[in-house]
Amino acid sequence: MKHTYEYPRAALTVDCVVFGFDGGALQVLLIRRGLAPFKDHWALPGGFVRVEETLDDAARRELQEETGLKDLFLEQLYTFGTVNRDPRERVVSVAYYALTKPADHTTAASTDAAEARWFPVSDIPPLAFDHAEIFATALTRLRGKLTYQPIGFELLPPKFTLTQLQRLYESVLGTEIDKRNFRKKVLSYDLLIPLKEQHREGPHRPAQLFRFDPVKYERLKKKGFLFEI
Amino acid sequence: MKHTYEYPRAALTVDCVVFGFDGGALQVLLIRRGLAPFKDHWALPGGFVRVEETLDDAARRELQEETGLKDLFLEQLYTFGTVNRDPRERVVSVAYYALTKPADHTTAASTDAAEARWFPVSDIPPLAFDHAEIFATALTRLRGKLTYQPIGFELLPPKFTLTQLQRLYESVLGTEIDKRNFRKKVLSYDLLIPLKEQHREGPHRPAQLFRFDPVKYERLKKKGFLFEI
DNA sequence: TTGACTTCGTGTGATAATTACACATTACTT
DNA sequence: AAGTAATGTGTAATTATCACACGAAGTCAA
Repeated sequence: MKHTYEYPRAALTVDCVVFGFDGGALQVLLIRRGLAPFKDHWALPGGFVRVEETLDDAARRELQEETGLKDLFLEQLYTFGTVNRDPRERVVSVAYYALTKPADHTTAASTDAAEARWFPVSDIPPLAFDHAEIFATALTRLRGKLTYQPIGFELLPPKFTLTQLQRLYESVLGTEIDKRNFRKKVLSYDLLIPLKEQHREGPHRPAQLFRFDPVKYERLKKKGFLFEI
Repeated sequence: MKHTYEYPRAALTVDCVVFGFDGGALQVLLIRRGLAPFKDHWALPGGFVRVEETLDDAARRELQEETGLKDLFLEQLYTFGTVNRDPRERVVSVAYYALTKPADHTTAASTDAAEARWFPVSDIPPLAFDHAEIFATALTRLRGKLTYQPIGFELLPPKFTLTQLQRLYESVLGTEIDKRNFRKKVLSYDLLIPLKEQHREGPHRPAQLFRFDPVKYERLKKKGFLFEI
């Protein structure tokens, strides 16, 4: 069935920059393209927006189809619309970035068709289309957001230690942070709830586990509160 | 001439939230629609993206066509893609926000077809489509950006007094700021160049005129500097 | 010319936030 | 029991923020 319009129209796609954190380095999820153009190149997961679905829905659907991931933090990033970004025809892409918790990482590997793989953000392969630019934009956004919004918790398991949280900030921002000052600051907001459990690992003192209190944060956010690190 | 595709496609538009500052209150530029749907309603300037122009180009072109404004600060805001935001068919809109200097305001009035008018942001009429949501998003973005980037200068004439600058911040952010602390802070960055001229107006002491140094700011920005108020 | 009026331009002390920095604690291992 | 490795904690120095008042410079009118 054909669809005809008075004027030519751009095709509309979504592309997703999916970040993960393995405890050591920030990672990004890429898929290997099975079709031309850029066949066998690595690319961001994404695809065409259907005419009866919202942009957010399209991003979530494509993510699930291509990587198996669902129910993750997803936020619109920027819309890329240079004229020749796709060699076939005019394609405008609404880019998203997403954050995954470690439990989801294995799910992402066990996907259907296309090969999907995590790459450390400091060492990614050449990407198809203008995906390198989209990725760079996403990384800049993530770094910016992390300093004033508590989105880091979307990259950690629900129960985490303060050391894990600090490593995350250090990895993403590329800085070293003083342990005592970091703890003083994040605990001062009273948004981390200490659990009865501890994290045992290796021949040393176990660490206190915490969880983030999103309800309390939403209340504070309405009053203009910023989660600054 | 007709254009035919395998799958149905959304139409792609741009919409612009144009801000201005008249010395007293923050203003937004609206146009009155001449055609259905929402005939005679106020709306954001905007229109369809042509298949051979970038999104930024489309936004600038539509702004000039509908309001006569050109060469202004323009930045992508967000892409609005709910399914029924336009009653005719699926339309996805890439929204922009723009900042104008007072000298441009008259130009905006002397436009061609549609009526264009400035409204104080605190008192805007009902808007067509989901333009109220787009406007609200733009205002939130402007307020956020103003506190850490020197975009306020895009709303002032090239030569301005510190009092004008302070009034701008107070109007946009809706707060009162202490004069001495404000001056201390903005001058501490050493990005405002005092001119040999003074601003004379009314029966009182004239005020020192300044201009913003964008070159020096760009240098600092590269090193991670934030213009915080 | 003098006094009234209006906005411009400036400094200091009190309080709060940030930074730099070191060692005892607690578990596991051998 | 001794060794190892990461956890958890406090204080002093520095820096930034906040609150606050008055003389200076111009116009205008009596």
